[in-house]
Amino acid sequence: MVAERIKNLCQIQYLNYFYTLKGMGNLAKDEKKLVEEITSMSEDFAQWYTDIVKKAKLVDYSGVRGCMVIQPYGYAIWENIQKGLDLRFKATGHENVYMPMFIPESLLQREKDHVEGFAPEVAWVTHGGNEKLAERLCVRPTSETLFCDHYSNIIHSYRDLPKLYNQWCSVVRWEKTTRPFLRSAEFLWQEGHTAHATAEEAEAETLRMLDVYADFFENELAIPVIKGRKTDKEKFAGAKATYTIESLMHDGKALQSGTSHNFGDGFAKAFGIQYSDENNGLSYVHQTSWGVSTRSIGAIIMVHGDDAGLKLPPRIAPIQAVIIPVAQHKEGVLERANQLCDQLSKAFRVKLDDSDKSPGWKFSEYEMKGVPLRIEIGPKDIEKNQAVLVRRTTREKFFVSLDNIEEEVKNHLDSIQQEMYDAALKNREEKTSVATNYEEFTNIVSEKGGFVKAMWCGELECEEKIKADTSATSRCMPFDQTPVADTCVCCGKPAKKLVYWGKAY
RNA sequence: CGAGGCGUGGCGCAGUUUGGUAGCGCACCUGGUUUGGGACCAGGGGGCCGCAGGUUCGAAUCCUGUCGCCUCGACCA
Repeated sequence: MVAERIKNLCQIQYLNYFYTLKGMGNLAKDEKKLVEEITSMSEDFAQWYTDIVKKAKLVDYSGVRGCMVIQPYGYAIWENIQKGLDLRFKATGHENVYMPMFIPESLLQREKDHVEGFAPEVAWVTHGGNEKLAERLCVRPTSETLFCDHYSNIIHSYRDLPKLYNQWCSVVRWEKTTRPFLRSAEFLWQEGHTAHATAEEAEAETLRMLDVYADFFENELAIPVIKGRKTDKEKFAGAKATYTIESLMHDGKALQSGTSHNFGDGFAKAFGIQYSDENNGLSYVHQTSWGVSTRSIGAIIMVHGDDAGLKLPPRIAPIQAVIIPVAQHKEGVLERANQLCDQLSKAFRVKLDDSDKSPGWKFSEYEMKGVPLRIEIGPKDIEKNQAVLVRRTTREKFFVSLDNIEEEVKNHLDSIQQEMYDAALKNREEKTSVATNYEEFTNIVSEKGGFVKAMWCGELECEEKIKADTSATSRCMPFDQTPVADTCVCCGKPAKKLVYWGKAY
């Protein structure tokens, strides 16, 4: 069928005397169109985000409040994120499991802080068919209670430890306001849940998984992150300590991109997860949990995107290179393009677009979809045994020989990945400030935005005052605690911690 | 969830104030001409006016509820 189509296209051949003239004459108009398609970032960041999500066909809105349809292109990104993370989980000894999506109310209420944290935003199932349930079931907002219940059944001896489980699933939280990927009523994620013999092991696991997340975000998603610990105010409901990776979006707002919690033995005591140790004594396990969600797709959009649309890091892009044949009706063009596609498909995720849209249309379309590398091939190229590579990041053109195109594509994809990370890091650094007094602090938050590094006395009152005055929150206490002053930026008392502050999604 | 704005073919909009049976541009389909940055000509198809009630002889238009989007706040991965 493909061969037949190519044959038909090749029968139609025309001479175009206005080739050059037409191309040049249309330039001004076309460039205007390019800008008009998507709302510009600087004009309206929120609208820009919505435009991209819709126009790149990542999601569609659904009939259910706060819930989104993840379309094939968006889901393909998620699948690549899953692959990258799952590989790392397996490499660190974790196994995948699946828990029920319903939690009996009595189970949810077993741990006090946990239920207080989540109860306001859970969805309840009250009926089965027409019959009212004896005990209502909540749709999981997170699965700690289910894992704990299960662990209490299967952990008896120190020989059963550690348990290193992970689950890929969706969870439901009845959020007040929702936005695709950033906050939806139902979202996809993975949640790791582990049980360990000692507090030290649990702490090591918590930090190890934070490192796994940081490595994944920086090396695969090309998003630089700040690793640190959450303040008590911001930590997970029921956790002893919450660690986080925080990233900075293009508009200067922070995004909590992944969290890793150390539960100590709090859940174990609430759920009775005990084991016999080497000395036949009875001990409680120490637990962790950690998660990354489809929110990471929102981070990719807002860290890398520009006014032309999405910009995907090569390592997770569903299409790494798109081949666009030029003058595809001409003898041999499609054959050569197909041949090139077959050749490159062995090493890369490649798409050949042989639809009858004009090349210019395709250029813009795949830029909008964030494809890192475009490969143009037309009659002139075939004559010279070359192809044109165009980088999504810079739009720079490279004429490369078809003889070593695989190597060229590989080199470009690698350097685009690096270039995107460097650009994101540069942006974050430009939007990171230091404040040593309160006036300076409030001015930076309201005018410049971004991360503000400032000292903190450790008191909840100051955290709350800062939030009330500026709407900025403590994002994390970074592992790098090099102080920037001696006194709390808010109250002036002696400082205990360096904190990254910022407005957050 | 509180305050404000918005919802009309796939997308962007006009029409709503003053009720009279829906229109424009782009997209789409067919044919032809084109093709190196969002092509052109001709013809054609497509609308429960977000959804559900109500008022009325008659509702895109007035009323009530609901769903969704945007902004600010509160809440949060």
